[in-house]
Amino acid sequence: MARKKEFDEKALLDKAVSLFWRKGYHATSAQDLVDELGISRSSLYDTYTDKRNLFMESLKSYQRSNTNALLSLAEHSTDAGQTLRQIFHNIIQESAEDELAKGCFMVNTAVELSGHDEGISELVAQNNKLVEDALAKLVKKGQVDGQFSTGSTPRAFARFLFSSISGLRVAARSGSDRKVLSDIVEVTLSALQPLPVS
Amino acid sequence: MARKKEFDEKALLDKAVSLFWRKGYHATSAQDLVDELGISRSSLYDTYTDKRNLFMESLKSYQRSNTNALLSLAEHSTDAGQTLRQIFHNIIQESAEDELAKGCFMVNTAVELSGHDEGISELVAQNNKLVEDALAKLVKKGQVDGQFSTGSTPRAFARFLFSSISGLRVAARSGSDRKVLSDIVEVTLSALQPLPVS
DNA sequence: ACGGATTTGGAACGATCGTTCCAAATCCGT
DNA sequence: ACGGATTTGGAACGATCGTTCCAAATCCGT
Repeated sequence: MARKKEFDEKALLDKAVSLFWRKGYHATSAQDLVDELGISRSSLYDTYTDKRNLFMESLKSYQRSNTNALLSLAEHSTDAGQTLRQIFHNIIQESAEDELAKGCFMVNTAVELSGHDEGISELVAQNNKLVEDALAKLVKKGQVDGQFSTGSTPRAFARFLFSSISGLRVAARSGSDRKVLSDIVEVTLSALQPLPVS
Repeated sequence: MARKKEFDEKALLDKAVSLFWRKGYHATSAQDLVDELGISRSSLYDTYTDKRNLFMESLKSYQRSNTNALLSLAEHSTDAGQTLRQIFHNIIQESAEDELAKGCFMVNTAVELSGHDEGISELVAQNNKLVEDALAKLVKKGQVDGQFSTGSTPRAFARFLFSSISGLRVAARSGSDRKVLSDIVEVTLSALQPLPVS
């Protein structure tokens, strides 16, 4: 019994994600959001409460599309080595295709806001734990199959892999080209190779 | 023939480094700087021109103390393996001691400002090249000595190591404890281990 | 001890920040 | 077709942004 919203909330959230992802939290102003989303201030605040809340919703949306894709890949893996290669390949692909060099929204946010905003830190920490746990499971599977080295624990390898992904994404954000990224990935993956049996 | 400055420019720059390092560029206001440095606005602007220039000077100062230490370690290395271990040990030590979890000023800046500020991007890129080249030299030395694997080129290993350092520093900034960091380092270093001869 | 040069503290600048407010526009159910 | 509910655009809020300005304070060379 009233006027309908003239915009699609999901499409708007995508635009907000893109903006925050590229510019970060502090460098994105309410005016930037109004310009990019194409709605008025009042609609923006009526729909998303305030800038910080919109940022959190954006981060959650990013997590839904990106992290969940990775988790699902790991979950349904039949070949741990191939899955791991796939994960890194996807990152390289995404980074190389992104001419804005946005890097990873989670990594960018961790660097910008970790320790400064508790709620956001928590969201990042929870995301990191999900990813690291999935990687640890994947490593364990690969070790059992004899595809991966048993020279470190699954947890240690997972921490290493997670950190590698962060490093890769920082490199992508600073504009490294595909060759640089793939060099990094090749050496990273070699660290999990089992020693040849004699 | 005039009044003397009542402050020590170097000590002030150190304070500016600490503030920008912790909070980043955008989240640090001129008021924050006035409060932290303990001088008046006019002295601040008279000495450092403006906020962006002070940021650049801070970043250069950080480079002088941190990057140069690493370069010098690599330059005077007699044992590549031991030097590499030392480099990573230093990072862990610095990160574990820093209860503010500031991470690395260069990495933080790369993530916050890469692609948004040309001058600063250049400074970061130049810094990265210095470090990567030094790492490549170190890797080559280690390969010649038979300490490191020859499974990848020195350049590829250097890119990997540089990216590892970034990842490590992102982890440190998000508050990872010493054990996590040392797990990452152990696996990272194992990637350069030569295959055992049969 | 005095004068010229410089630094100092703090008020003030216009611009922009994130957010609120409200009248006008619009829509849906009757 | 009309009324109540909601959304809309845009003006306006106080607060803070980075920066400039200037009179008062200070210092050094003479």
